[in-house]
Amino acid sequence: MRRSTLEEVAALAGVSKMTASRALRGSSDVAEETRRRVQQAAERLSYVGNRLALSLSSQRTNLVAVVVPSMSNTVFPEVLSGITTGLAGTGMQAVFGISDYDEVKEREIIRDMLSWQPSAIIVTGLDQPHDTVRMLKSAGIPVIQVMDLDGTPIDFNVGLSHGDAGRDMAVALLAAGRKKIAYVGSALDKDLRAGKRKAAFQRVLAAQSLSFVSEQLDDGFSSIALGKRLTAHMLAAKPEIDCIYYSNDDMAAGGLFACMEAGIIVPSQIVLAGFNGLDLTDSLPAPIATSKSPRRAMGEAAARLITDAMKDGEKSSGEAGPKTIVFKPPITGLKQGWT
Amino acid sequence: MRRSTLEEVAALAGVSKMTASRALRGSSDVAEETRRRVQQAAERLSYVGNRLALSLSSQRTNLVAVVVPSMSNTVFPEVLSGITTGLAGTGMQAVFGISDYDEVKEREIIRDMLSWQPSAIIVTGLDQPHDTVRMLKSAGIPVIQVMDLDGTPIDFNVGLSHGDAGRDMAVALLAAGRKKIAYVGSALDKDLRAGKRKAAFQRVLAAQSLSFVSEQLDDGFSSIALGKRLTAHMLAAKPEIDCIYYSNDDMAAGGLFACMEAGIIVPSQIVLAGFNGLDLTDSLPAPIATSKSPRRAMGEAAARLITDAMKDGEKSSGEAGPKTIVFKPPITGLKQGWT
DNA sequence: CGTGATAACGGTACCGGTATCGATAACATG
DNA sequence: CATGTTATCGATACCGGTACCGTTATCACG
Repeated sequence: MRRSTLEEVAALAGVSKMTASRALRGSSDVAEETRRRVQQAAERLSYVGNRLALSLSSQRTNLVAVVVPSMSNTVFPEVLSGITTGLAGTGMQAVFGISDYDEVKEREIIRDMLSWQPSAIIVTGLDQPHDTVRMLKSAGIPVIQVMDLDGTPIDFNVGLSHGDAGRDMAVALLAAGRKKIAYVGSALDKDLRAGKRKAAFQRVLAAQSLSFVSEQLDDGFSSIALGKRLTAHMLAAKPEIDCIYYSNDDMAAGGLFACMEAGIIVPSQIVLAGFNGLDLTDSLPAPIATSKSPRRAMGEAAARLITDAMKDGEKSSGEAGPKTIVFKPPITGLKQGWT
Repeated sequence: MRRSTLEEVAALAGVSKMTASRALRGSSDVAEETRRRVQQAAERLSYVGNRLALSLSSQRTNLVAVVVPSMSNTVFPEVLSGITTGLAGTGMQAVFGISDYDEVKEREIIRDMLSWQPSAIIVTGLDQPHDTVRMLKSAGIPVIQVMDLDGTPIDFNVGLSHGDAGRDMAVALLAAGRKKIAYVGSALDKDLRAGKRKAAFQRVLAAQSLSFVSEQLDDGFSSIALGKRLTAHMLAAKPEIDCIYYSNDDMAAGGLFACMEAGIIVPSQIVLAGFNGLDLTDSLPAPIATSKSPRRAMGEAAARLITDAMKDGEKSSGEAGPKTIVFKPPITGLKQGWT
């Protein structure tokens, strides 16, 4: 059973291909009676339309390519969700690709995405290698880099400063009176943004002549289970620790569960801090500090940037809205006054 | 800066369009020297290739359309992740669409997906309305329905029986000596699979002349926060409950946190049971029972089904592998011998 | 009644690739 | 030297739509 074409619909309706095309797209110059016949023919053949042909012919796909590093962590799906809702009703459609935190794979995925001639492309972070950047630039479409601000954007940029986030958390934890601070993280070679948070955090410590009293690192991807395991290990070795900074909330939540099983009271004995502000963090039986990154909002902002850019492109007036949208993640779960 | 075309690459290399095409695709009958010249030309123009034209011309897109109801819950991203890894290296590419648990929106998304002429399509569940089914059938491509088995598949089917899962959990909880069982759920009108689990669970209870001693339902989507809130409410009203079945693990985890804050010991005083087997459930400070659904494996199985179907399609031999792949989720977090 | 405007529709040329068949040249072979 | 073979490349016809311009018929109007 082959898919039926516009030609077949037209034949069944007794009109030309061109008239059928106009009728189905709701053009004004086609008789009402003819339009009905064409629509019925399309219905009877359950005609679907070929967007390959449409896009090739009309020279616009209305596709937005999106490349994220992972789908396992909840944070990227949430950004994607924000993008799709932001794009809803605009006639644009998002297509997703996963790079697995791999630069080479990312370049191939981007090349693949670009071959579909998208109207815009959204990529994660600002740390693409040179050839990837070159490819993105020569695509001749709006490029939006999301999630991160620390670096030089190609075109548009939506996100937050992970350096600032790490710095602010360090300042807040020191202000809360914590001195023996440890670090637990994973896959820092892959997750560059977590690395930026950690580095900025350490700079604050160094300014106070402090440093992490202990570090637990792991190659595996972050997870609650991993955070729990590493934390249990660390606490057994260094019980004097009064605060742990994690690479993200998954790890921190695992850390909390490790503390609960070890009978350590959070946050009075030990303060745990992560990053992301997952929904989870609002419901945990003990508070963990976190920087609430507005993931869905960032996705929507990227989407709006694109729809705006398309509108400006039509008018070809140039000089559109801002090229950079900055989000500032508030810190939650940290009450002043702890000792 | 317009995207460069194959024609331009060919001109720069001093050959015809056809030869350039062959050179870039690694055809055997093109001189080594010519191939080099073409590749350099492509490199210099950072030529990307137009898959719209390619697919239109060659009549195959190697695209796999995937429609899931949501991206907020972790379970669907995990399935998607399984699909992409299962498709990796096969030359196929997955495209995702989100239906927001809405039948009308789902139909539009599917129509949209089909207009891209995918080589196969994966949809969630077996409960599509008639016109959607008709559209899927007349697409003339393999249709894979995933996640659920309870119903009549269109073509291929990968998943687990949610009826069985609900039944098995009920049996297991009764075997563990629980009698005063309550239910906490959300969005059952949208999440049909959760509804199937609940119905089957209730049938087991009814067979023992039992029924839920209390029910807390909510229209909102499932979340840890919602599970916590509903559970706290329920426990305050009916402290005699000794077991709660949840619509899924998110809700159950929230329930656990509510119990911990209320000073109720899990699982000795009250047993909590969910569904999905999220990674989270392995690390919680107290065990919750759950049915471990192999989400990533289901995605990979669906992908393999497709790649197999494509191979058979080439040979046109017909009568390929199985049309249905059944998964049986094991129950974890429930130790025999509790009283 | 000739003219022009308008409504409704068709014809043709693309869009950027690939399939298919042919053409050409170089070379080996009897 | 005529012929066949092989390697390499080009010309042409699509794929299924849309853009653009042209055509035809009808009707109002001076």
